[in-house]
Amino acid sequence: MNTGNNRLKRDFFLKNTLYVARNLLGKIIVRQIGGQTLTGMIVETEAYIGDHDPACHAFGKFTGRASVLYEKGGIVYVYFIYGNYYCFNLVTEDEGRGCAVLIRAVEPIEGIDIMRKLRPETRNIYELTNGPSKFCIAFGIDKELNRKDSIDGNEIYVCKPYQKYKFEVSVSNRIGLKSGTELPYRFFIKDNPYVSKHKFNIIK
DNA sequence: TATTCGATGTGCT
DNA sequence: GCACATCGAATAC
Repeated sequence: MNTGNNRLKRDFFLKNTLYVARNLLGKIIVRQIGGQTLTGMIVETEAYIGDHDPACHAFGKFTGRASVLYEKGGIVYVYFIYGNYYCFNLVTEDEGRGCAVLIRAVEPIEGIDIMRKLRPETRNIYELTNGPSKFCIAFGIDKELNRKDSIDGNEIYVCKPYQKYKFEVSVSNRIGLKSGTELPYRFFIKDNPYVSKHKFNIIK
């Protein structure tokens, strides 16, 4: 798939975090690894908003791994969690804001055989990338990508799809966290089978 | 079908 | 120490 001309530009990621989270749905994420290309459509995201979001790693502190969150929109933030797993985020808004969007699930498009090799335990196609760490494993994402630029770099970036297709956006509160649980910051494509949790406190 | 639980590294307190 | 934006296996029903 030649998606180079359609790559999302910096200004997209400089917009409001909730806007970016919602509008990343249906976009194509491209991963170049070992001369191979993996692509998938983003079907599920979560917003993390530095200033007033207790669940955000940047909330109330300016140190350590969270420093990447204060980069400008479009920068990649990968963090390691629970001793085993990575999660992939794209920084949003202007430099110094501490906001990002977590990619929670994608629908595999290209390079599915490679994704299966990276996650051989996967039983069926729907479970290949339907979770933030499942997606990272299947796409070969680790801390090497932390702080990379998705606008200039080639390892990973996001494109507009050639063919737009219609879908409805569902909203819920976010999954797996202990604070900020009431905030409706999770967005996903309604009825898409690659979403991680289909019936999680749907608000809209 | 729903709930619990172990594995595991990093950065906080 | 302990919490953590998780996953998958094991257990309880």
